[in-house]
Amino acid sequence: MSLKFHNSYTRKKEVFEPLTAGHVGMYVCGPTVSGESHLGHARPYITFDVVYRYLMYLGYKVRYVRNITDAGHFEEEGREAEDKIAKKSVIEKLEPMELVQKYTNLYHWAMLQLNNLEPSIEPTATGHIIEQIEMIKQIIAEGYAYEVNGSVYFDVKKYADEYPYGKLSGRVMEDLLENTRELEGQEEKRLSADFALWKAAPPEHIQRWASPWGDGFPGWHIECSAMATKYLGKQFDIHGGGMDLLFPHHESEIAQSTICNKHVPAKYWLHNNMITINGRKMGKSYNNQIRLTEMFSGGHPMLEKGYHPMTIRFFILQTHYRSTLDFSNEALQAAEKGLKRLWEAYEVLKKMPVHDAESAGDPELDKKVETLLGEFDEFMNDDLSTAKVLANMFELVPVINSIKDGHIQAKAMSKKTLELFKSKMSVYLEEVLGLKNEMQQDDGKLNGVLELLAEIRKEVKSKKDYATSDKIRNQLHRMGIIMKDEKDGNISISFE
RNA sequence: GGUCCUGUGGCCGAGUGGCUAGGCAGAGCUCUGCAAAAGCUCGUACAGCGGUUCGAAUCCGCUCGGGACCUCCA
Repeated sequence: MSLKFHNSYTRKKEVFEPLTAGHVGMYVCGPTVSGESHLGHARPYITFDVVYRYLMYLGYKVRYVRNITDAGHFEEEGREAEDKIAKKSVIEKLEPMELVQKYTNLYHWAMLQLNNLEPSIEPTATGHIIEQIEMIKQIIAEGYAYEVNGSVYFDVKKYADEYPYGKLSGRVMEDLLENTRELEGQEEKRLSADFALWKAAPPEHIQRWASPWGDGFPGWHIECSAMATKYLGKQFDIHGGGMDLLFPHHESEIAQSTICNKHVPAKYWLHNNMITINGRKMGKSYNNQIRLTEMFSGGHPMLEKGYHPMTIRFFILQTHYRSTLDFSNEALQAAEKGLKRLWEAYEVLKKMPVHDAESAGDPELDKKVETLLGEFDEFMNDDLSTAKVLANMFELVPVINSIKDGHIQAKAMSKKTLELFKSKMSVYLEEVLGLKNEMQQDDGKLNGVLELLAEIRKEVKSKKDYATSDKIRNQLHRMGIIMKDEKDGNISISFE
């Protein structure tokens, strides 16, 4: 049983074999910090966070590099309307690094909320201008780029004559040549398919760096090539990102790196699919994004309520990463309820005492549990089938609850299976899938008060003073605190 | 227009030719002072039409619908 990934480069499911035994280098395209992250952005970062976590679970030492794109030609989200009113003053006042800082901070905050681990290295494009210039110089020296008016373009046709340009994205060179779309700034290119390595900065452009070709800023693909090479080497294991980056971004990266490093940069190319809303991709071009801050707070007309970051994480993991995932309030609310049930069962399991029965009272149940747990690894190895792992977990939920309610004896499972059950659930839920308790931990004082209330409720209940016992429960419920009478006579407390 | 993906029960979603995915919602039952949970049982779904096969949601063809990329985009 070995780990397999669907490799976009070969369009096949392949056994994962790292270039260096025991080590994995992984590069994931990070955000452009010119605006706030939206729900769609959550998907790759959660997907590759799970890849990262799973590789570590398998014992690999992983270097995970995820960049921040803070260079290039961009303007702050929503500034356009303002610009029309006071274009000049806004441009004069806008300090690019201020904008970049603001959105980088927001992005980091969102990643933390979603419980994504920090990458090993998070390089910024502005911090690697020198490396990018060096790479461009090399491409020119090799004869695969040309300079026009202070801008440098990659010669796609020359490259395509010798290398399989378009292999990753399934593009045919002839088609690219036919698609002569009239776009601004194209006239400098020899061919419309050529892409910029360096752009000359017009006088009003604020972000600018000196280069052998004059003041300007790097092209849109070179940063990833430069930073991946610097931190992961000429060849590394995994390159990840959204499917929409397949072309032209990753195709261009391959071309640039192939010229400089004589290698296709990554062995395995992994791409997550899009999050859609009403069947349409959530993205800039459609103006249908829901920002993560809005998702969490509920502050968006499309949202019936706010959704906890863990609900969003769970929602995303319930689908295979290469399928589209359609957003809807119904789907999010279903995920919310499902996660709650799963997590409550997990809490029960954690507290379940381990007995010392070597053999199972119910061998059939024992076997069933063992099989379901064993499949976790199998499913993850099969191109990261998190949805199936979660499905198995849901099949295990009734087992846990039945033991709690006494329908099944704990000793129906052998000691060994029960221990495996506890450890596997804990490792998978918290370490591999990266889920965590939704409810905020309360300070000791509140817990003390609640325990006192529970005690009082128990007392008055035994005296059949239901008016008082119901009052306690109902009033607390209004505050979002839920008291439940358990089968064993205890009262459990949870928060909405 | 080109390239590619996709169409599963009320909703969301797994599905590797044969064996009930799972979640949410819904119905019934059990437990319970009542609640709320929880447990058990229930849906015989695979866009349509053909074909291959002993057997297809799964393979092939056509038709219809949806989408992605070709431009910044996760």
